[in-house]
This record gives sequence, structure tokens and C-alpha cells, in this order.
Amino acid sequence: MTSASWVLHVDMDQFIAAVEVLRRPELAGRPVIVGGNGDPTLRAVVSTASYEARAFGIGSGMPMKIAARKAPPDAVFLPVDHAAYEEASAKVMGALHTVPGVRVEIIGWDECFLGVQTDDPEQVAEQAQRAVREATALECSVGIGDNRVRAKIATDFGKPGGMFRLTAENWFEVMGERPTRDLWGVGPRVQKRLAGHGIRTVRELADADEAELIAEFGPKMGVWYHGLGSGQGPAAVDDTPWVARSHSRETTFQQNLTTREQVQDAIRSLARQAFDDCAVEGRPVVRVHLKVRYAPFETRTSGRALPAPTRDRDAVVDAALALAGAMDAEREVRLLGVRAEMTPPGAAEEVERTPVRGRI
DNA sequence: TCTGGGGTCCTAGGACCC
DNA sequence: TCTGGGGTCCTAGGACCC
Repeated sequence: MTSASWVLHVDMDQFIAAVEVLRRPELAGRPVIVGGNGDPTLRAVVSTASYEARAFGIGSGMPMKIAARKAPPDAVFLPVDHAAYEEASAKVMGALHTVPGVRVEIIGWDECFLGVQTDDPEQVAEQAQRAVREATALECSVGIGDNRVRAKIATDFGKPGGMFRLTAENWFEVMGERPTRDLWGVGPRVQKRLAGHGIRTVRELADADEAELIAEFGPKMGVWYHGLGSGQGPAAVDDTPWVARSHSRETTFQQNLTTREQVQDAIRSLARQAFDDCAVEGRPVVRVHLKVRYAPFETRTSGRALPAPTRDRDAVVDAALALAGAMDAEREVRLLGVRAEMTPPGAAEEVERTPVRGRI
């Protein structure tokens, strides 16, 4: 007998908030909001809100000031504690590796794909949930699909703590009448551009003229979006360890920077940190990017190749400063970011890439 | 009403080469 | 009257995801 190939998407429920509640059981049942340094009067955004907080309309990505306004009196604001989440994440991924027969592809702190050959994917999903629960006392949801796109989208239908199967068989029944925005990889911009062609639902996207989509989005993304309408996507799960291509450091200033000296000092500091992150990996830096958010809210980015790959920190700092000079950093600045891009991993064996934004 | 910090990949268009 | 055609490299910027 031959068993079928399945993709499972495992997603932790309210991961960061759950980790916090785990070490402070007295917070259970209360609205918990984690973001910035925990002070909701400062410029920062919410990393995760517990389900109790979400009931008040608070969600991740929301400014902490707004969250504070919406939150009830018994809400708890906590600072982000990366080390704690990394530790919990490692335990979760370790537990998933113990599930028999699965390949694990980690795609974030609280998310991964499992690849498995089986005739009973629900049973594997249950094993995964049990393994995670026993190792960490945390809950997760599982999406089961015949490819990555369907598995990923399925997960939301299983939340919290459950599972859902989405395949070619029930795709249109489940997704057909939903807005294109519900598709993984379609954000507000693309949703709008699709609407400009009269495409509002998933089914309309599937039925759209591919040539029209290619004209709008280009040869790769046009074809990709069209396929996305019918839930098409890659099914491979790759468990080779992820290799970073770049590292960046970014800071939002509580008080806007107003002088050239302030801006240059900040860029020097950020460039050094970004360089050091690359140096830890032992790979030279080939390119520097700068992101500047001017007051009130205009953002500009720019990048420049270094004359040659370098392990010299000062060369990277100088390149960042030169970019700043070219970017009119005279104006009032509220955010700066410096990204250092490294030589590509294994530049020789360039792999065929899936054309999807973000990490699929 | 006020918008983080960490990433990846795609497209357009100009420069340059043959 | 118009100003090749194809390829590659680079910069700038856009969009998305967690």
C-alpha cells in the first residue's frame, strides 16, 4: 500500500502571551498584552495579545497607546522577553522532532511545517499536539493540507487547539466566497489591485484571466496569484536548517532626531550592531541598506553594494553613513534601520525559489 | 489614532556590454 | 521617415510575513 504525502502546519496559540501566563499562572484568564518594554505610554506596538485581550479589539501590530485605551482596568502589560520565547520555541520544535516519520521545517518562533507520508494525517496532527503539550504545557493548532498553502490557511480554521483539513477537494467550498485578502501572501495592496480588475473573492481569482494578472503583477507573481486562487502551491517540506541572508538593526526613537549629528551617531551604532550579527555567522558583508522614517510618517529605503565583500566593520559603517548622506537625513527622523546583507549561502548551488513574499 | 523589529523575495528601469 | 535586440548587473522601492 502507498500512503499519501501530507503537509501539516503547526501554529502555537497566542504563543508569547501563553509563555508569559505559563510562568505567571496568576495571569490566567486576564487580558495580557505583550509589547515594547511593557510601558503602554511609549512608542511601541503589541507583539501578542491573549484571547481575553483580543475580545476588546486588541491585536498584534497595534500601537501600545491604542491598546491601552481599549484595554479594561484589569489588563496586564508586559515587556517583550526574547530569551524566554526562544527557549520555549526550542522546546516546542524539539518535541515536534520526536513525532515519528515527520520532517520539520521551522518558519518562525511559533510555527513550522511538518512533512509526512501517512493515510491518517489527523492522527499525526494529534501526536504533534500531544508532544508539544507534554513537553511545554502549551497548546497549538494544526492545519492539514495537500500543499503548504492549503495547510497554512487551514490552521486558522482549527484555532484554538484544534485541527482542520483543507485540500483540493474542499478548497472552493471553504474558501471560494472569501475575500482574496484571506489568502496567504495577499496583503492590502494586492487585494486592492485585484479589486481594480473586479476580482474580490478567491473563486474570482481562480477564474481570472492569467494574462491579465501577468500584465498587472509580472510574469512570476501573476502566475502565482492565479494559482493561489485555486489553492495551488508547493508541497515540499525542507528540513535543512535555515540560513540567514542578512541581519538588521532598527530603532524607533521616543523623541524624533533633529540634527545631523544625532542621525549619524544612531546610524553608526546600528551599523555596528548589524555588522556584528553578520560577523557571528562568519560571512562577509556585501551590501548595506538604510531605512529612514521621517516625521510624521514617510518611510524611505535604499541600498548600496560595497566595492567588495568585507569583514571590516568600519567599511560597513562608512557605507551606511554615505547612504544617509545621499538620503537627505537632515529632516526630522523618527526611525532608523540598518541592514547588512551577507554573501549568499552556497552561491554555487542556487536553488529554485518559490515566488512568495515573506517566508513560505 | 498611531503605527516595532526581524526578515525574504519580486519588479522596474537604467547602465553597460556584445 | 528614427534610433536592434539580448543579456547581465545594479539601484531603488514595493509588498508581504511573523
